[in-house]
Amino acid sequence: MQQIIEELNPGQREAVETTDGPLLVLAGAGSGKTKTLTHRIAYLVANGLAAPENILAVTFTNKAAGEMRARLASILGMDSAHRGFMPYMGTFHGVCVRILRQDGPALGVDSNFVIFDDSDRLATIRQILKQLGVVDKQASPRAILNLISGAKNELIEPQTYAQFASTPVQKVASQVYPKYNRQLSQAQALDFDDLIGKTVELLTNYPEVSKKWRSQFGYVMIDEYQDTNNAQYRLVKLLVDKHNNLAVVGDDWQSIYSWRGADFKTILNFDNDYPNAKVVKLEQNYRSTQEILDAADKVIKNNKNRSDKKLWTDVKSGKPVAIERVGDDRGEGEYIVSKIKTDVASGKREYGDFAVLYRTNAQSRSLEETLVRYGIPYKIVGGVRFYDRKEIKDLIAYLRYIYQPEDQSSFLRVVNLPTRGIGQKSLSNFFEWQAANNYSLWQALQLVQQCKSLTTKARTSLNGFAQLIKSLQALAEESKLDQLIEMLVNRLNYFDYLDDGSLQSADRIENVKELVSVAKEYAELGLPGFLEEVSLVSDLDGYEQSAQAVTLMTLHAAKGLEFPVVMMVGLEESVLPHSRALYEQSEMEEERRLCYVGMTRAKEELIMLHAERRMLYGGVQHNQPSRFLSEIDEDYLDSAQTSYAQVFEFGPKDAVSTIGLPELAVRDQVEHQVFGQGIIHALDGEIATINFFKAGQKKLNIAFAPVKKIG
DNA sequence: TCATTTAACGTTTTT
DNA sequence: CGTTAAATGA
Repeated sequence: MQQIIEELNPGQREAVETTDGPLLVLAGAGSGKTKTLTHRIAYLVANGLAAPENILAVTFTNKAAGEMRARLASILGMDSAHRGFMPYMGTFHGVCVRILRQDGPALGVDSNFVIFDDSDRLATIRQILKQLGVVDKQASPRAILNLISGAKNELIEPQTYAQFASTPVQKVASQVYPKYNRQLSQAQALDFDDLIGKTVELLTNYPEVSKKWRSQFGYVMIDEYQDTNNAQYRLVKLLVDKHNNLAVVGDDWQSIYSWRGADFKTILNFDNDYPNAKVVKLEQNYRSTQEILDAADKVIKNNKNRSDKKLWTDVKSGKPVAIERVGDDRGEGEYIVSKIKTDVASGKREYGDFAVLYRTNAQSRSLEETLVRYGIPYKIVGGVRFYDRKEIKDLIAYLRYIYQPEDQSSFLRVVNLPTRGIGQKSLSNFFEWQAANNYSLWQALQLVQQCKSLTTKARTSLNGFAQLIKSLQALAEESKLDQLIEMLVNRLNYFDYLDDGSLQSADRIENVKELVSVAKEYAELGLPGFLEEVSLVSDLDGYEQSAQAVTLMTLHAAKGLEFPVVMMVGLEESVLPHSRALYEQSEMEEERRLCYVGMTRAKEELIMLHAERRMLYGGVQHNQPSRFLSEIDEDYLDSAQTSYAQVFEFGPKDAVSTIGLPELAVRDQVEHQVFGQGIIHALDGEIATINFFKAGQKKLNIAFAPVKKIG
């Protein structure tokens, strides 16, 4: 037990020894955040202050939870596979699933609910938009989804949302929102946001249920608290009400998910929120050299909205941070290749020591090409997840439908796959008949023989499909998960369906085989457990650093990781910071935090690259070097570089004054002689992208176009 | 009903 | 430029 405390620095130790009451740990990058949290749990358990099962530790990824579990097991000398002796460690969503499976029925949530992912949600929204006859280009399903998701993150109900929907898109979203919820509940489905929202609802309205969970989780810890959104914040409040044994750990400087509803002010307000909270700052950094820390510090200090911290380190000083200018995006790749080749050849480094970080996934392509050309092994984190591949999603949809035959989204996905001759026409006839008779989807399907409005062929096909599902349901009851999937694949002749002779089809077949072997591993979870795992797992969860390959990923994905050498590419205005953030103070500050996160991933060497030109969207762009570079090095201003500071300066109204052009800014309302009124969506020099209320989106040259600002 | 062509679009995406 | 979703034709 003594060891648990001994290895800690004074701040970490204080955090660990503060066991009761609210505790805020403001933990800078690389300050041993996870270590502190794990040791705190170990301390609670080893001192007999809490039984493991009375501790709840919430992380943001399954991977983080897994790491914590492993570390805790090693401190306590236990087997990490033995989950029974472990505190509950998982994500917010994982905890909520557990609570809802048990107590959801009180709210009318079927305990066999399925979880809708983004593509299910989009499909649902598309369907509703079609029903509503919305053709407006403004109302893209993605935009609607973001609005609905935003509302759910704020725990705003459809009725309330409708009241303050003001823009045209919001109006559409307010029409979609209630219908969307109805569709989900018909399908016995919850989306990611519902998992949190329904749990909040449950704990708010059912005192006996919340009492039960509160006494279950007598000690609660939340990691990455800066990334909690409003719904999650409410959930935490409900879980710790009365005992207030809550420890939160986070760093507002690393808050990079505000676009998902996260609000780092929650962490800054913690001590107001929970009176008598103890606040501990962890400022000693164990990761990076002083040079890297200093550079990162210079960048982040330009943010106005932030807490005050000063990171320091004992690590001996190293190389200065390098800022490199290259010709174009290809040049970035070539610089990286030569750096890696040199260091690896000299025996100084191995491939796994390097990470290449970028702002957008699209940037990975040209880097990959260059790495392939020079034979540098690499792996990419992110992009298309295993479970997002079509062939896998299709099979998962089958499994889901077997599990929950009211899930219309899965039904639509698989009913004609492989082709059974059930097309749009037959389906809409079927649905009409279903609605007319007030049958649920699964009832209707079983009674489909009675449906007169279908052709004989369609009727037989649908009935065949129903029989197939029925027999697989029986199989699911009595057999192992992997046997079920194998049987499914057989019954569908799935390999034949996938094998179209193309090169990719071999990959697809491989993927399906991979799924079967994954299913073997999860066999003891059963079908429901497996489906849960699949919908709550992320690409990052499978990521392991290996010595044999360079890692490529987005800055977002890099959070929480560290590498001896970090190379950040695309340090240019409108790449990092991203063009969409140039005109908004708060978004700019988030870009800066993103830059900060990237920089603080580096242990020994940090190289920041920018290109004079780059190919983007099929055209060549000339971007100024990122403002973040000049924040690191004031002297880092050359030739054309003096101008951007003026052009992008934040004026009183974030106005962009470009000489000789009308004064316009993103989000300004404008009027056009022909197209009528609209809002500026984006500005790129003289080219403005304007969303007109009636005429839709247009790209206009504001130097010539008859547009003027209104309002 | 499916395969091919055309048009639109373009940030990040822990769950 | 490359991808993906809608639209069209066989």
